[in-house]
Amino acid sequence: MSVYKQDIPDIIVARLPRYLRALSVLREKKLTTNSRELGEFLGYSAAQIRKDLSQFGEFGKQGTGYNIDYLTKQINEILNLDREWKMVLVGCGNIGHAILNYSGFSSNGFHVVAAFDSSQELIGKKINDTITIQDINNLEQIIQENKIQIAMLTVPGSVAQETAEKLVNCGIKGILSYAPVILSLPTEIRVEYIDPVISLQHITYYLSK
Amino acid sequence: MSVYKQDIPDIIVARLPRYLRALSVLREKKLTTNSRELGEFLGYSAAQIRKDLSQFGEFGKQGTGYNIDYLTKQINEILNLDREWKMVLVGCGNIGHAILNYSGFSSNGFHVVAAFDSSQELIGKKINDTITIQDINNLEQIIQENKIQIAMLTVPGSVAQETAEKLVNCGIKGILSYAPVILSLPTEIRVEYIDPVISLQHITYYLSK
DNA sequence: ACGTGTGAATTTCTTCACAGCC
DNA sequence: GGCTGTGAAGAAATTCACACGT
Repeated sequence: MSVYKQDIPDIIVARLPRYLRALSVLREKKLTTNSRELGEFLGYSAAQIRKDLSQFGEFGKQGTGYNIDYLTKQINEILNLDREWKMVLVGCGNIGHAILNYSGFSSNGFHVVAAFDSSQELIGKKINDTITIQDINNLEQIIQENKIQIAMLTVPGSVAQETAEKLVNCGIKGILSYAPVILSLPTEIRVEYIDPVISLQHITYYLSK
Repeated sequence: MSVYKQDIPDIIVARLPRYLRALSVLREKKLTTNSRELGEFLGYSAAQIRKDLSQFGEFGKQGTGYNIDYLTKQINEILNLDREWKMVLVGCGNIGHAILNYSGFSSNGFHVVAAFDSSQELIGKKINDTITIQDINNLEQIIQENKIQIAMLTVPGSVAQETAEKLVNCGIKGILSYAPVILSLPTEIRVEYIDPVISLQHITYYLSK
């Protein structure tokens, strides 16, 4: 029962990383879980957990549930997390700096191998003893030498679109953008946005004025 | 045709902040737009834009489309953005610091009025000339004096749950959490998560190994 | 002629409920 | 008895298509 990527709705794919988060917490206390427990943990129904997972294979055992290590391994494979991913970071202002100092990426297999900026004041600056900010003109060389597919975009909104286009021209396939701008790129490029203002504006709808 | 909050699906509410982003860009070049143009900009269908907006009122004119300023004002009111919002920030490590130095919140009407940490080394430190990191024990007093409803949670995952509970006990109604942890809180508390690892894991599904 | 607002049709997503296996 | 995987049912979201106002 082989499965093509196009077959699986994105809404299901989007839940898989959350399953991983839940599984890693549950693993601290036990070896096995089930759809009811996972669902309670995440706020989904047990049926939905089972339906989602059944899109990719049969990972559970009747009467027993799911072996946590086994299920984790399977989801990791589905999400292509059974390898390390190299990334570049473009834009070394406040947010860029914070990301370069953040350890949560590398512990999950994501490594920032180079950082870029266009400002002469920043170029050459060493961050965290490991990364030196480079001129943005070196982008293409670094991306292609390291066969990098993912970029984190932390430039100001005013230059986000043009920078994103440059990244795509250099061969980048996926972008995690922190810029408060909707990027217009070829559909085969995968873009995810992190925009705290949008999250806050979503929250305020439910608050009392 | 009055509308109760419960009536509107969250998936529609979640799109409204994006409409605002698009409108602010379009406003730079024109006074009027329509559902087709807005939809192209955001990657939604024209019909969806019209259906979404019709949930809240009749904001357009047949034959003309939408006046951008008027529509912006209406959506701002719907999302309770026609006022300033005060927030507290809890956890002054890397991410907390970056947020305190970031200006994108206040230009959208969100103001961090106090920052907290539990570490004696950070308490008393002044950030950005305006905010002094306070002891987390002052949380309740500050929140209640300023009638604050929103908190940004930037503590390590290991203490996120207990810190969130403390915030709720102090009267916080909405939390924007940067901690890589699923919070378990009363359903009336509105929580949004920013978790870049989850975003990256979503991206890698679509990349070639 | 243009473009909204909206019932109706369609598609997608979620839940139900149960046969089958541990 | 417990719990999965899954067709079928049900609910929700999206798109269609058009009457109607400008």
